[in-house]
Amino acid sequence: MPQRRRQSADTSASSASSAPPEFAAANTLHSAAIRLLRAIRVEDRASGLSGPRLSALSVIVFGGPLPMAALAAAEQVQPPTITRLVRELERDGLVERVRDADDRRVLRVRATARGRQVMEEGRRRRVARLAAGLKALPPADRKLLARAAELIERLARPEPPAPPGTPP
Amino acid sequence: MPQRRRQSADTSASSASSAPPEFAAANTLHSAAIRLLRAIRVEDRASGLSGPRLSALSVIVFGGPLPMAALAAAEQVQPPTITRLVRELERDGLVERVRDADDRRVLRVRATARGRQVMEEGRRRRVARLAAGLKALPPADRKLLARAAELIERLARPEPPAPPGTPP
DNA sequence: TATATTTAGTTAGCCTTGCTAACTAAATAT
DNA sequence: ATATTTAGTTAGCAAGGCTAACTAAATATA
Repeated sequence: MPQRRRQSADTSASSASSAPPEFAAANTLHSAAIRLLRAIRVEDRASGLSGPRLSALSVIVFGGPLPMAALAAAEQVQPPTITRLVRELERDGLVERVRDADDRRVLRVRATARGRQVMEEGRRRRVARLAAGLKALPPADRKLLARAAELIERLARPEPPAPPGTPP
Repeated sequence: MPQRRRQSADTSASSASSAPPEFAAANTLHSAAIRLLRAIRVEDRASGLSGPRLSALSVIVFGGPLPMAALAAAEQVQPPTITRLVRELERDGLVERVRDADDRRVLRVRATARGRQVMEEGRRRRVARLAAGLKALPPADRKLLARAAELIERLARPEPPAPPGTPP
């Protein structure tokens, strides 16, 4: 990890005083999401794949055949990391690389039938664990969670909320 | 990663037919949480810490002084991994290890002032990005998300939903 | 009490995952 | 026709993951 240095003053505990109203929600939502994924991540052991491989595989399965660079961007890693990751997934028969006909520099990665199967089994296990928890809730709460999930999806989907100073 | 082999039959696409009602909610919630954290993770670069270090540090900050083994369990890694991670965090002045007085085998890890500061700045950046997205929502939706977050916290908090066959 | 077992953590040594720098090859601009 | 840009790879290093084997403290047992 490159050593980037920080300097800052604010050492105070998180003051609930002057924070805008959306911060409280953001805060709770943030830690809720972390805890949620942490809790269901234990199911991933059963897939026989490491975290990075499983994550890349699911992007490939859902995202259709996509170029190496797009995969690297999605996984927030540098190209060489993806080169190797995909090589290994290919060696294991989970994905294939196909040369793009229009632009012969790009390689599109797509999942094999087996890759799709492995990934969906994994997702099924995760979701099943989560569903087990939801089953205990009253239907009203489940409904609320479902609506919230839609909102979050739409929030996180198209692009990250533009960092301050981005021209429209 | 140890190579654990899977065998399974169900190759069919996810059939929406016979799935219990909680599965739909679980499904959406699952991918929403993934997308959410993926989107705000970009802020972590600014901390100068890698993902694993930042994650361990936040468990230490929030979880108070806690034994190496507890940290390993929380991070879902093996003890040797934590030994090294903590050694490096300590070298960087972010945490300290203190020998427990009662049981002199255990080492409790706690954050230094600087560790706490680095971690909280990081969290602030993440939450700020999320809050920026929330600000665009109508207050009713924000309210709904806040309530949902509470539910999720309670769901994921105490322990993972017991795996099938666990005696009460 | 003395010995055996269990528990907490570390060390050694191996792969995997991340990076940057430097390269090849195709597409595009000059 | 040449120069630049873009997509991906290779090489080589640091960090993060593991298992196996160890030390030391606590606890159980003979």
